[in-house]
Amino acid sequence: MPEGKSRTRQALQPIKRARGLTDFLNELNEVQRGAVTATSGPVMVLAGAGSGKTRVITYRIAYLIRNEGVSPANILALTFTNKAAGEMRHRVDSLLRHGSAGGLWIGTFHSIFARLLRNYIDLLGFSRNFTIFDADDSKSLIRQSMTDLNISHDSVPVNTIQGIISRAKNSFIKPGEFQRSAGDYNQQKAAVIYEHYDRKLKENNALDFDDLLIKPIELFNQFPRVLEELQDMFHYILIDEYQDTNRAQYLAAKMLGARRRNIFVVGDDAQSIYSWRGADITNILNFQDDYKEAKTFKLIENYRSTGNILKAANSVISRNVRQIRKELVSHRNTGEPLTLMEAQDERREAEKVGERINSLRMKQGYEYSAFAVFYRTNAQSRVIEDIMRRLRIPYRIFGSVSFYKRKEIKDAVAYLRFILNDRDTESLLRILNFPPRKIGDVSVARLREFAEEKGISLYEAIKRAEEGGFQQRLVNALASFAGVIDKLESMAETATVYEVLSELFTLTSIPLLLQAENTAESLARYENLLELLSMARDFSDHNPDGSSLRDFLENISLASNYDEAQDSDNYVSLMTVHAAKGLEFPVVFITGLEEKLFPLNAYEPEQLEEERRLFYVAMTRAQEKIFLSWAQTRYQYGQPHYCLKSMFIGEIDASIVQKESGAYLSDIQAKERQGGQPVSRPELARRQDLAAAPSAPESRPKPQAAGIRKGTMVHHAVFGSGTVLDVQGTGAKQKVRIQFRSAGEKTLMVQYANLTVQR
DNA sequence: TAACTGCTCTTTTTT
DNA sequence: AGAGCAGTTA
Repeated sequence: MPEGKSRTRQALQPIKRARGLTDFLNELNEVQRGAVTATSGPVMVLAGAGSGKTRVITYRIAYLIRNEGVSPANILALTFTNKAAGEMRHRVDSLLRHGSAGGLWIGTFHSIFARLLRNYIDLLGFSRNFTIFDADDSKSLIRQSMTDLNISHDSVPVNTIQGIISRAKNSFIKPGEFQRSAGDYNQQKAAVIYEHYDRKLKENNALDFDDLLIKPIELFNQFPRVLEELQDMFHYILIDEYQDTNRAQYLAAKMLGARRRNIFVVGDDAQSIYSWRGADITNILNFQDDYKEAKTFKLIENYRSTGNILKAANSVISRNVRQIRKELVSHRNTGEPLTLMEAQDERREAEKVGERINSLRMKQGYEYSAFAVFYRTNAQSRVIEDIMRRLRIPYRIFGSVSFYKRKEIKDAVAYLRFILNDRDTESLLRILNFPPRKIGDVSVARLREFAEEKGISLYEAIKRAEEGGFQQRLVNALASFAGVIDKLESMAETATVYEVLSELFTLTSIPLLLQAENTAESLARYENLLELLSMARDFSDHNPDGSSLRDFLENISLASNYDEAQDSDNYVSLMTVHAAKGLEFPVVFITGLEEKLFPLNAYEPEQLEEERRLFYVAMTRAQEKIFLSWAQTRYQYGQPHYCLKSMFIGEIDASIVQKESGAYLSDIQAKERQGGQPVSRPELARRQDLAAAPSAPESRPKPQAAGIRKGTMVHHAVFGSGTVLDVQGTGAKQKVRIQFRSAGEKTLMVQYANLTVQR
């Protein structure tokens, strides 16, 4: 690229620069540097966990701007989270002189595409003030559609329908087409609902999350001029977490980059954990087929974790068939072995985690913030939370209910949305009788009929309620509501978001009502509204211009609960493994390592591979220590369940896993192989470890019949002690009939019962 | 209109 | 066990 231009640029740089040109590249290893400087043509970077992925993207952007003289406005960088986008922008900014990154297009797929759509969406028959429906909004519209169509909510679950519609949208199947191809009952129902739902969206002048991704493609197909315009704008496209792109994201990026083919993707197939949301791992696996001339860089130097942690992670992930082979290499010392903790139930498991946290703090001086506790499902957090509280360990749960999903916030936001887009019936229905104005369901239904008859919008019908011959009391209530809205609408044209929101609170008295209720809960809600108000003030201070309400709302719609900046407080982090992606902690606890929990119900080999990648993600978050834990019994859906140790434990190189006793799994295995000695109870427990620790990748944990035969005294975690009456069958299906001392006679599957032999 | 009750369902959820 | 929802009752 233009040498001269870059020289000119440099000449213009002030003499005192934070870093010189050479320093800048010297901060990278050789492969990273290659990836940063290969600026023309398609490039794929396979970035293993902790290998400096963000560094490569940000340096590349800085390099393009600083060394190749590319204008920031010609660079498009797409991420999946606001947090990643924010961090990227921040880092680019500090690599360049502050402020010179202005004009860069950095953002999530959704926010960037929303921004583009604001400019062109009228071509598709929406207006620019469209509302963005989040997953909840769209679910409620689907529910509404089902009611309209007289489809009972329990014959087909809303969640299922939402999933089917989302998948159809992301495969670019239109409602009509989908109706023709619909197979089973659910699909047929979904097809009808889909058609209705999509029409409703348009009536509401609203787009759902899927639309934000697929509408641009529709736009590009129907209006090639638009595409060309954008292709001329984005000379360089960079995509983070490429393994998580779905079909629409893949296609949109491909179209945008088609002219110049300067497409740069970074990702790690081993960390693809969102296939259930439509992410398509083949996008990254086939990048080379899509772009034959692509250069590939593999970043495998890991700066985060100890050698043992990587050894463990490598040995696990190597069992996946569908992957691009790579082994992470540690730049740290070997470190300590991993620790396997076994508990009798989930409470005890949580206690062990808590106790371990305390002892590591005392003995090794770790801060609370050094610890993270991961679990596979949110339901597991409750017990852990209880125990942390009891042990007085400060903690924070990530990914609990998002601020913006709280009822009071959604209500206030619904007003703002409606003020901006008075076709947004979803929001209207939310606020029409909130705060209570004696406008009940029956009245709403009549109003909708009235609107239908006249062929007008619901809000129009409200304003013209007098013509409908409704009760005077209702007409008055509606008029006062419309008065509030009109006032705010006209105010919104000139006033700031903050002013509009304050006025809204004054006119509707929502905060006052909550305050008056004076319960702990209502006061918390009151606080939340004040928080929203101060956010609005903050926003207004930074965006004094006219379109600020729209931008404010867009930020809210596209915000998530994982975006919250980590404050500096000292606490233990609790989160699902999914939420942990991209983070790192000195000490990591991976809990609930049991069959059917982690891996969670993996029926297909592909699903098992994804679970394994998830486990891989969990392990590679750790810098220094990993604790793996499982419980022999666990309450699930209110029922006690016997658990079997996760197969993943056995997939880790046994020579680097220690039990709490200090014994290495590999030693236990070796001793087992010699055999012969009388079996003690702890020894038997060890043998069970062995049974679940296959040496070959393909083998599954199976028969645990070791030492169990007729007459054996056994112990069961829940039923207590008993005598084996009978053993039926072999292998995975082996059952035993046991006479328990206090629990009576039971027949149990050996593989699930987790029996220990008593002497 | 709102409070109550019984029924169903339950993974993960970057936007 | 707990949430969310639909239908029922005060």
